[in-house]
Amino acid sequence: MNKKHISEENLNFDMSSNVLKFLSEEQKEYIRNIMFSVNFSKGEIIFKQGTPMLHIVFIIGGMAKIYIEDNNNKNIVISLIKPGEIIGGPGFYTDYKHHFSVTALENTTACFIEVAAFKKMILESPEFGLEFIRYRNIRHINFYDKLRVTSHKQMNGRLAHTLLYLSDTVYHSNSFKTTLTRQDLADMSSMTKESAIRVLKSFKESGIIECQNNDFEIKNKTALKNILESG
Amino acid sequence: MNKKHISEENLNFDMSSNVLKFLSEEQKEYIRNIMFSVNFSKGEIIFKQGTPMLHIVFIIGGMAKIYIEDNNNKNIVISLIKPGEIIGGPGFYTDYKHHFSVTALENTTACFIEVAAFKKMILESPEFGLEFIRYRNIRHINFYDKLRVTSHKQMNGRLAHTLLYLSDTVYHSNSFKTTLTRQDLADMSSMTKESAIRVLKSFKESGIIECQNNDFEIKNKTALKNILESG
DNA sequence: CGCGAGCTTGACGTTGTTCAACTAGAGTGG
DNA sequence: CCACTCTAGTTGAACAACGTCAAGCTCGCG
Repeated sequence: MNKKHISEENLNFDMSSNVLKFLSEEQKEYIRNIMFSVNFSKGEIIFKQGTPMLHIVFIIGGMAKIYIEDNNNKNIVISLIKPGEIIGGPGFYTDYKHHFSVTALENTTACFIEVAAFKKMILESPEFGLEFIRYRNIRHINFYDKLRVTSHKQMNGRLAHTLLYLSDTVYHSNSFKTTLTRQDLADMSSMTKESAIRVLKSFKESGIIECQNNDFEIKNKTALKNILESG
Repeated sequence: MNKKHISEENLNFDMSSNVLKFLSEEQKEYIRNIMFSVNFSKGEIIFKQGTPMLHIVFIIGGMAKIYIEDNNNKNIVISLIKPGEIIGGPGFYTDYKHHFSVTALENTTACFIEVAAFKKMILESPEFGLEFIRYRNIRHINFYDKLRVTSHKQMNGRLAHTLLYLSDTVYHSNSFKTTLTRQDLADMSSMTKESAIRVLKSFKESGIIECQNNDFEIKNKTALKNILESG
């Protein structure tokens, strides 16, 4: 993990793609001066559930998974984070703890902004506060969707949900190569690795998807959406 | 449903028990003038998932359930709301829609504040914005807990979670009388009504709880917590 | 060549839902 | 005062969904 300050180009890119874009020029300059970046290798933990939340983090390269760790080794993958996206968990201005862990899925560069600076921005600029509320609320809405799927859909529907999320939200393509393991797919769908494999196989056999190893192709998205709705 | 303005005593009571207490005196006065209250009978819907979110609501009397409605008649009860508590859903400053429904569990009085007024308060006072962020984040943290329980615990653990929530957070007592039906308890625990009944029976038979009709008594809270943790 | 991590498959047992029947109590109307 | 009905609660049996366990596989890497 090597720590460094950010080149200005990178920073401008980042600030235009998340909630930071609502800062004034002066504020951006301030943030620019105090933030720092760290490179993580694939598999490294960016931060760990239960530890103090000292920074708001955002990713400027690579990809990471956000997941809740359960007592008995069962994880729930909540979402994947791509370049430009910010991670400001619900610990902000509450207990200042991380309520989930974040791990790099490939080599990933993360930027760190102290929470105190973030709070300062909100106090200086209530418009920014509103935008941050919007960001938090969108996360919350996504979460409602996840709860609905995990409590009332069965395995086919849950895995369909995961595949559609990967295709529509993460990779923006019907065919994609991923670094996610079968265990990760299972953790995204609230089932065991073995079950995920079996459901993938049944999707393959009915011609809905193609997949070998980590290459996926969705052949029939309509069918997948039907499975999500009905099952 | 009769609509009326709020007596000042009521209002002061309310404002001291939720996020509104962080408003200035002038702001409180402003809110006092524009808010109105409505009485709901047991079973009446206060607002419905999918409809436009025009107001922030809080309860000054009675009790209500917040629940997500699923396509196929399966509901997920997220939480119960008591007097003093505010309901500002994740639709605020995003899509301005209700992402859940709220129904009165007994005769209930609800106060309505226009969302525009709420937004005005945040723009006037960034400290209030921060407090609102805290309120939203606490809701979000509770939600993490719910997701963990529903995805990885089995029926005994899920119903134990519900009973502990009722005892510790809602009624603040080991014995309580509730207006919740068995179906409500099931919807809080992500299972069918029949399963909820069977689990309650098994808890009764092992002496962990007493219950007849709507009177509940938790005899062995430690056992209940162990069930939540282990299964 | 062998080792190890992730992947795959099958057999089996458990968990939880579904369906149908039955019970109890609370109105309601004759 | 007695049927009648309606709703919530309860129980049992059959069945489907899902996890567990154990074994074998594949493929990259030392």
